[in-house]
Amino acid sequence: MIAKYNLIKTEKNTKARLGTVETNYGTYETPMFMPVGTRATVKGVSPEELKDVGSGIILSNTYHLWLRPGPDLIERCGGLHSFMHWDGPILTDSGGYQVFSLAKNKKKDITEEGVHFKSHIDGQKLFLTPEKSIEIQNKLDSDIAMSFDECPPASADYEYLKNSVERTLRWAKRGKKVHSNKNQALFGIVQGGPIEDLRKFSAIETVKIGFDGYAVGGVANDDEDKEDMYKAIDYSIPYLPEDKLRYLMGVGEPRDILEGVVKGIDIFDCVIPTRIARHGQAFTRDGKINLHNAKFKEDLTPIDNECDCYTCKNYTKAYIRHLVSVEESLAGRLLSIHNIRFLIKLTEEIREAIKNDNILEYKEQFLDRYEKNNK
RNA sequence: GCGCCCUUGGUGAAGUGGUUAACACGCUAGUUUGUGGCACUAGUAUGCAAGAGUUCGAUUCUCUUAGGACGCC
Repeated sequence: MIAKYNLIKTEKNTKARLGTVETNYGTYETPMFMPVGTRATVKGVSPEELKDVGSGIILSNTYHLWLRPGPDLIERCGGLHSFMHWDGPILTDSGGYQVFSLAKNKKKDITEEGVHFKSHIDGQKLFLTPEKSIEIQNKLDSDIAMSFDECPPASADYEYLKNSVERTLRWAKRGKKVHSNKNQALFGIVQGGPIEDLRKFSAIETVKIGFDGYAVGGVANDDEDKEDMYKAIDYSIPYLPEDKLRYLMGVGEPRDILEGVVKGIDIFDCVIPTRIARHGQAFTRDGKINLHNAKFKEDLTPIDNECDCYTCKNYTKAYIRHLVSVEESLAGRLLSIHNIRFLIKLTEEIREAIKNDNILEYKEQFLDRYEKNNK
């Protein structure tokens, strides 16, 4: 079967939605945060630990797995779930974003047929097309595959964005045509930058093609203004069907997740919890903290008193700061566990607030405290 | 005892008679949004062993003292 969305309710005062996703690997509630496991692993965190923090769907990456170890090997190993020992659902990104981010400031050649660019590993010439991306994702056997899209920079002008939106639509059609995995859903991606008519056009035309779910893409790129991101969501959502999952790609930070939920987004993914963990930082109810800071040298309290994760139940800031200082890999692992738990707990509370029709109060209360110390 | 060389920040060190003493590490702080696997950005010596002298001006030249390396008796 294909991953299926069920809308349970829409919050009374906003567009926030409570729902479930049924997959071959279990049924999960939305809104949901998906940890990122680019190379068939959420960096530093084992599948058992992911389960413990309440992870549902995780994200992995077509581009990276294409290069290493290769889709054929993963297929021979029984597909991505079996290969990485993760028995929950998996969404694979199409590689469209990597073309944008890896080849940033480098030579890349976007043609109608596909994208020519160079491997970040050995520099060999690569050619990725919509068909190739879908074929790889079919072999990986993820539960949700993403269409191969073009992800333009935030600074792109109207003409560029318009052409890009149209090309992404043609690529979406080509991808859908070759998609052949009967257990895999295929999602379309809405583009169009912060421009209302482009977002509207992109959303309507993508829905016309007909996908199992829809993503709002091209946000949270580089120096994109937060307001532009919120506009992009607002301009896209009204044209997406109620009965399909809505995915905001690459987001994010607690504030952006809350904003997204209120605007009608169901699922999110972001590298932030694991990346900042590897760089020594942690989410807390009172904002982000940097465990590098000398002030934690003798702090015997947990990262977050109110957190129920393994890290907070067993370790002090003093100890984690020490691990961060001496660059022990356990630091990244403990912080990743905590940071992922933090965002997942946030979505748990968001669901509760939607049930109680008080998401706006919850959001305000959360952000008041979270942002009190910064800005 | 004699000869010769050396002494620059928390560390390893570069360097010059004259604007802000290079660089690296460390330390301090910040950044990170569909992850190029541990990154990036910024700050960090009012002082060049101590004292005296030469000079318009010395960390850079001279002398004395202290500490250290090496060689010889």
